[in-house]
Amino acid sequence: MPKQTFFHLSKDKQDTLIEAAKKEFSRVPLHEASIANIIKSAGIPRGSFYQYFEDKEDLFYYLLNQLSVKNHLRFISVLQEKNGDLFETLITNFQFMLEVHRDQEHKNFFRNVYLNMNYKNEKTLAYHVYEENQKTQYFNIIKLIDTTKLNIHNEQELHHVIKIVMGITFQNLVQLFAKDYSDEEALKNYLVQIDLLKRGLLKN
Amino acid sequence: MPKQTFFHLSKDKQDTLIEAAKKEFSRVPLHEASIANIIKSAGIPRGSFYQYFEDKEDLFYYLLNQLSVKNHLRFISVLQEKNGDLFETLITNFQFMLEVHRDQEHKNFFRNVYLNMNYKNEKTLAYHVYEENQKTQYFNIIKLIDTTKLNIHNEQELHHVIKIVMGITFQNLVQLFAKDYSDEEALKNYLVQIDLLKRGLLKN
DNA sequence: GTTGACTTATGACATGGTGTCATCTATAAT
DNA sequence: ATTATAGATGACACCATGTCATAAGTCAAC
Repeated sequence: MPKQTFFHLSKDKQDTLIEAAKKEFSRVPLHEASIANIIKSAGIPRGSFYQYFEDKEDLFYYLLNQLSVKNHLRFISVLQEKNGDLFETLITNFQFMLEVHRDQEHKNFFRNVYLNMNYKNEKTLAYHVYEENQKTQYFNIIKLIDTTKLNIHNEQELHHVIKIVMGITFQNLVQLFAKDYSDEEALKNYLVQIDLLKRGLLKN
Repeated sequence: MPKQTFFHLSKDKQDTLIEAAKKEFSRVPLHEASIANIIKSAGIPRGSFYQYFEDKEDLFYYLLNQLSVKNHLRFISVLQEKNGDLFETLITNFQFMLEVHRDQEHKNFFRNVYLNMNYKNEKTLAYHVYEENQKTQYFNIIKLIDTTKLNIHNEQELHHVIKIVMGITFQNLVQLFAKDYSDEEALKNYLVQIDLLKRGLLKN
């Protein structure tokens, strides 16, 4: 998290900094991004940067977290609309993500995130969904899921189901960027995989 | 790939370098690793390093590829033993991986790989070979799978099935390191997820 | 309105990392 | 012996990070 000093800044200055960061992290992935570029773009001296943030990662994950909170809220709202149908929600959400990427800078930012999707990134993106440390958030979601349609026997298995579908969703987003799929191709692949998950991989 | 000059070195000197690299990449993940440490440990001057490799990444992916070739061969051999049963093969292979990690340096190396499992890492691990050979190797595996037990209608779907199970397998290996699971816990989780995949997530 | 305590701003700098290049050395070929 | 070709070497230019001494601002209390 940014240091307190950052939050004492005017909303304006905060936004300028966040914008500068987003610009740099859209240009190149985290490990190639340079603080020099961010401060030049934001027009602040180097020392100030370290008044506000621990380091580059601190700023990056603050930004990534902010963006995924939006996703999380949308996910919950779609889940409610769809009356707890997990699969419908996933698909609608996937389509939303494709739409959001119409903005080029946004798209480049997420390309850099997904093509360097390590554990910490995934955790930040999915934190509000299945990380157990945030019990309340987690229960907010599972309470909404209509489990009567799911082929599970206990809450433990529901947890695994969520891990599986989130994993496959991330994987498809990575493929979207890695293979440079069109929205249609990406959605088609996702639908096939979700369908396979629903009906099972084993012939019965 | 390393430059030709590297392959002109004596097997001994090659091994010394590879060992030094493995040591450094076991200590810290790729982006924190320093060439200075590798050359100090291998006892070669800085200039020589750049005679042999393009850069740090070049060496890292050469090493990672070497290690995953072993995995790949084992996977194929298990698949044959199990008469093409994909799920049995996955589970046996998962157990093998847990065993391999008994060696501490090996384990640390793979911890650093899996906790920073980006697209390029996964691609290197999953295909075990450089670009040119991918297709051949891939068909080698496909041919061995007994598809009569799988709930699929065409080769396209088989392709998706493989993506799904590989994705879930990687995800479980990441969790193993991230959550510091015991071998038993990790295996238990993996078995539950594979079982869910087999029988399908939707109640029928 | 002066003092003092605390917070914030600033940029020069120490440190450490990367990749290059001019130069030296070894080996092979004629 | 001479020349060409490949390999070895470490000093160096360049760039990035994080720190720190110092300056500047804020605010409450007297």
